[in-house]
Amino acid sequence: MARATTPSRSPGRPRSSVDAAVFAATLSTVHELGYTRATVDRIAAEAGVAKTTIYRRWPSKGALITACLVDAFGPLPLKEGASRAEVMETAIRYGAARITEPGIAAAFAGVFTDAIGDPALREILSTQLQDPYRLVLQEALGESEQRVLFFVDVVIGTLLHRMGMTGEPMAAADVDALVTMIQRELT
Amino acid sequence: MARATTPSRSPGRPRSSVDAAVFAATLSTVHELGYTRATVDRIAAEAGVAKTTIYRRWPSKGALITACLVDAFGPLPLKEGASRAEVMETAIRYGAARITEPGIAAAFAGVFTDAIGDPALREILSTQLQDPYRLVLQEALGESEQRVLFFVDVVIGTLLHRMGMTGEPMAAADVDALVTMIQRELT
DNA sequence: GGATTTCGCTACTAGAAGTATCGATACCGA
DNA sequence: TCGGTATCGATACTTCTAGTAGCGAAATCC
Repeated sequence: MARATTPSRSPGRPRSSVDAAVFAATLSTVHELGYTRATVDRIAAEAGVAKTTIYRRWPSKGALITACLVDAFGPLPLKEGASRAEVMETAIRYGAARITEPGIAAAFAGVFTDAIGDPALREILSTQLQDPYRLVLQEALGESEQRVLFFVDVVIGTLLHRMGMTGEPMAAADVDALVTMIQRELT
Repeated sequence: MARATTPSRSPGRPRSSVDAAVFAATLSTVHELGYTRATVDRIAAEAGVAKTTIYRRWPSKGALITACLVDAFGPLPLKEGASRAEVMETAIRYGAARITEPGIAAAFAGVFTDAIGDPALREILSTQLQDPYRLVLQEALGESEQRVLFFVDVVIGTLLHRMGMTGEPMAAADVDALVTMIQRELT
């Protein structure tokens, strides 16, 4: 039971801090080449690490991209005391801004495709990426889980569909329309 | 200039009519294995044709899947004299029903992913799959191109996002909510 | 029957995911 | 200072898949 409260570092060479470099290289490469042609070899080269190092940290290309998305999205920046309409607008514009960033939409769509045929990856995607936002929004909006999931489907689905069809982010006027449409859904 | 008006068949062995079998095999295989693992070899085997026959008709896997989607969606069944709200409801429920069919959502998401990094495929997708619906809806709804494209993004994007996240089609109650929400958008 | 085109089949190339191995390296504790 | 341990980079490898090339056989028209 000794040192049970001392979380001393495990022995051996510590991991070098290259996660950020790998994430940046991943988004950059996916942005430039698309999900399919963004090979792990190229990502590793651009990050300046060996491919084996990547596979030591993430079990598959899909898992790497998902981790990259989780890192890129981060927590929802909600203001204190905001109205429900304001919360909704902030959330939508935050999502739109993230998806506009280079590589994010392509990475998202790619993981999506892999997830449909891979329940384990779908679980990661749902748990690590969607659930944090769902929980925060249920609390901030006072809406049911079903209702919040519906909003997420509409917002993220719409933004991704536009990126997939046109290759460009949704124009500001259409994002405004999305905000208005969904705000009307608040009871 | 002779026989300029006689579109007689070109000589040589005619193509055997296996398109329907190939489309069925494609959707079945994609439904079972997902887009990535649905290889052209397997699709050809399940359709009972040689892989080379498939590549004689469609230039790439993405083009095959897109053709498959175009075939599966077909024309929008609009009633004569329907109101704009009825047209919208019909279109949404028609899209939801098609995306529910086995393999359609997985195929759609896969083509989407490939399209983001492949402008030629994106062009095929936009022209052959989206434009027919867009034109019919612009006419039937009397809305602008921008507006109709926005509706398509919302409806198809939402339905696909739900399929991707859960692996299941959207429940009837949520489809109803989608119909109501978008009908409110009609001016 | 001859010309033409598609068919199935086999073999092939190119490229990517993921694995195995090994010497070198960085940190910890004694 | 030195041994233990875990990571690093590098290389080579296996497996799988998209897509191509070339062949003889079959189907249709004239």
